[in-house]
Amino acid sequence: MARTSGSHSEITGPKILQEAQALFARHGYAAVSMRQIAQAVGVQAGALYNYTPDKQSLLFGLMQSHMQDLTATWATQPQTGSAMERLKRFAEFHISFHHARRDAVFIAYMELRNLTPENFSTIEALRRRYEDELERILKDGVASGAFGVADTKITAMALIAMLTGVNTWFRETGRLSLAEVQAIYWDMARKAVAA
Amino acid sequence: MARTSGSHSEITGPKILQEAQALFARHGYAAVSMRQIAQAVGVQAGALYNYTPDKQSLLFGLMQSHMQDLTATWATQPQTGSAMERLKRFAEFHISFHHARRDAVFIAYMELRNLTPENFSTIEALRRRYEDELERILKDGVASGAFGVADTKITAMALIAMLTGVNTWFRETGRLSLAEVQAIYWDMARKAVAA
DNA sequence: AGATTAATAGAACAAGTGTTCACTTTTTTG
DNA sequence: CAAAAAAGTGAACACTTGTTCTATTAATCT
Repeated sequence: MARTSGSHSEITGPKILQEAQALFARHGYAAVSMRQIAQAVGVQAGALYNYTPDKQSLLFGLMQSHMQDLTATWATQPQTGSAMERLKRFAEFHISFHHARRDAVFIAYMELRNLTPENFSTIEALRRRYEDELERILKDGVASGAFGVADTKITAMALIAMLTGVNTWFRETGRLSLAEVQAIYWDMARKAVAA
Repeated sequence: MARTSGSHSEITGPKILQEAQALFARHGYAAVSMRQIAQAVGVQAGALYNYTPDKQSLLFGLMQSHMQDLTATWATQPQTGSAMERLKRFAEFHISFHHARRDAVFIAYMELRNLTPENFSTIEALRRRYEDELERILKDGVASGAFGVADTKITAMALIAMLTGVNTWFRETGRLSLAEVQAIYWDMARKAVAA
């Protein structure tokens, strides 16, 4: 038997990505089998290979689209104003963007070691590009005297680690709203780079 | 054939932990087989079961001793002085302790999802205890007026994420020494909690 | 030296792995 | 309505998985 009812081609493709992302985030790439993904989609394992050449491509595809989404979406944000204003925009954007994509973020951070070397390089380059956006803001702020930062590269890494950390504990059902969390983190970030 | 030369009981035990830690950190718990660990130790897979009841216990044991090591070592540090002095001590301790145990730290953060529920609770409790140490300092600093912090719990999480992030990029062969990095991070932390 | 115990080898087990493939069914195209 | 293409099934492939077990060897104890 094959194809029990109706055409699913435009449903199955996205659903595979969606279910794979959820499963990879929850159990880890290595711990998830193609059969588990297939079952979540509602299909047999062999059918997955109509949409992906192999398991590795599934992981890489998810990570690549996430990172591209990140840099592309940041690029749509206004890049005007003082360094202080731009830093505030970056901090708030980073928190809300990452909050809205918990699974993808988790995978992008945890599964780097499961990428082949070439795939790893590609993802790393995208990540670097995003970090450079923040460093650019810090450099401008140092030049204008708005920020007092000893090392812009390291400060960028520190701020990103701090902001990304929100994902590890924030829950929408908790005592604080995301807007409140954004305000608290912006306050810390602003003070940390103060002149 | 068995036991090709000499007695190894007091060598094999620790070596299993050491090799398992290195392999788990590099490839992830799920991606490492008992045979790989055995090979790294120089023994057959069956021999591992003289030292651990199963693979899960191996992971849990590593994570538990790391977390206990963390809280116990922090407890040996002087807890005297102002909140500002204690925060400085915490920041520097956190960076150097975590730097010296990269593999264990990596595992403790990445492999939580591979723990059984009971094991997860145990590790979480240890982690909470350590976070509470930092929050205690922040609370004292707020009470004395030394710190201006909106939410001590969240600030503790933010600082820990920032400090732990050093492990993701710092290399001893890089352009900065660990002491320089500690100074930069302390400067950011100090300013972030400033009144 | 002989007996006991600790440590290990090596084979075996059933279950699960990613991937391929011949075949069937549905949808789309001409 | 027939022919081609797309989508999916289900079995099969060769390996690997964690774990157990028996047999064997080395170290320790009496």
